[in-house]
Amino acid sequence: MISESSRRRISESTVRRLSLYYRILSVLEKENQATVSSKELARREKLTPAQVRKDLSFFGSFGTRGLGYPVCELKKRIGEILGLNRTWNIALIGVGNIGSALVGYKEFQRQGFHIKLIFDNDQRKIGSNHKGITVSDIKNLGKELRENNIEIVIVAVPATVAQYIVDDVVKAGIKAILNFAPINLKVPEDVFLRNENMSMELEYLSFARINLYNDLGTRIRSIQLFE
Amino acid sequence: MISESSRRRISESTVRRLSLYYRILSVLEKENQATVSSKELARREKLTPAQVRKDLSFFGSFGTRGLGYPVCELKKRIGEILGLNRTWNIALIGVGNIGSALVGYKEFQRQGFHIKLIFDNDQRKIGSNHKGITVSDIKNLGKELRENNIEIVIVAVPATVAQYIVDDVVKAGIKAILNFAPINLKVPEDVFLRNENMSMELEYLSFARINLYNDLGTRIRSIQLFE
DNA sequence: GAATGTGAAGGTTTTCACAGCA
DNA sequence: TGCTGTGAAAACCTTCACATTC
Repeated sequence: MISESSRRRISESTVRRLSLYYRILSVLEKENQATVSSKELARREKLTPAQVRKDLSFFGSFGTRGLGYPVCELKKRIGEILGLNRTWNIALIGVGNIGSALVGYKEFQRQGFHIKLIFDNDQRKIGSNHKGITVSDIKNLGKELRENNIEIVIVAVPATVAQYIVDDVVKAGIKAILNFAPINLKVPEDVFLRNENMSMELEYLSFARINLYNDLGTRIRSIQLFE
Repeated sequence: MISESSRRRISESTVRRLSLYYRILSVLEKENQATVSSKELARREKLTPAQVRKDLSFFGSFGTRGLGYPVCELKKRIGEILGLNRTWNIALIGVGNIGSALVGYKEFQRQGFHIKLIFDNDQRKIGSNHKGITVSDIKNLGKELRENNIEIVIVAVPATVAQYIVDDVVKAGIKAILNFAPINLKVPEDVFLRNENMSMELEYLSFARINLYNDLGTRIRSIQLFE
């Protein structure tokens, strides 16, 4: 699936930028723009045109010299690379503050991330309905994950129990986990774990305000790198 | 405030890792551990000991050779560097799914990020109460931000209106914004803008599952870098 | 003319390796 | 002995610059 350019290592930053390109391309597609240049993509993301071209070149030659990239086709290709051209069955564990927000997060659905199961351990929540999904008892985790072909699990439980939950998730054979608990989880080598640390960006802003505000000369490069 | 090591440029990754160290140190402090080695910190974060030492060395010499770093003191110093040794007055705009989740997010409070004001444009929400805070009308944004000494604004509104909101926020003199809307916002040079893109991590997992699952040889370096 | 695709150059970040200190 | 602090080396990522193609 990495294709053409014969197994070059793709850096994490490149993948993250693909997400950004995909979002822009979705907008351009809606605006019925047929093509887009690396220059234009770069302008919108505050990157350099060379960066955009290099990123895309890892996956093949999608553009036309003199013209640019075909919007729809490029969007489709990046979608394939990122796995957004399909539906992912997702289970959410924990319907507290954050969990409930995620159930209703439209961006997930739009990208094919389909929350199919919800779990909690609170008897008051089990059996209740969230956006059409009935909350299951965490006790049945393994069984339900397998029966529903869940491929990705989102963990939104308190930090104190996150490790136990993740252990069970791993036991059920899940290989991709997105964790919202502010804690470092241990998983086996072959499980992909990503963490969404919502404090981190605030901490960065706080750092920036203190250290960089009246001192733009040493303003950290790429403070906006991923936006 | 950058101090000692005479104005070396601090990279974004270093700052992000400081957040991680801070979290670990908080745990160690609670466990009454007096010192910690770079090796131990590295093990917990899946980094190298050299990386940890280099990161810390940018800000001074906190450790003792042969012994390691004093947990409490190091935590305090990193807290100072990140600006967590104080309270930040924060305003939240938008109490939809995500906004409501953020109001109750304990991690923010624990780190001194104090949500003091909440705004919305929905008449049904204005005047209602969220965790003890009354939702204000977005019309009074500028005035209220100034009167309450707000320093950081969190934007959690639909993508379609995010740019207008941010324009008003900037007009009110705010210099630090955290954006949850899945869209690229324009702000002046001197305003710090960070984006929390919750789909991005899921997209990364999706990418990883497709491209790296049966192919660990080319597994992307540092897939766990920030967690 | 306009814009891609890409080796090579340049810059940044990470890791190594070891001197120096408790 | 154990572990920090740090120049130097290695690895990695970004930008340059230009041949190439439409």
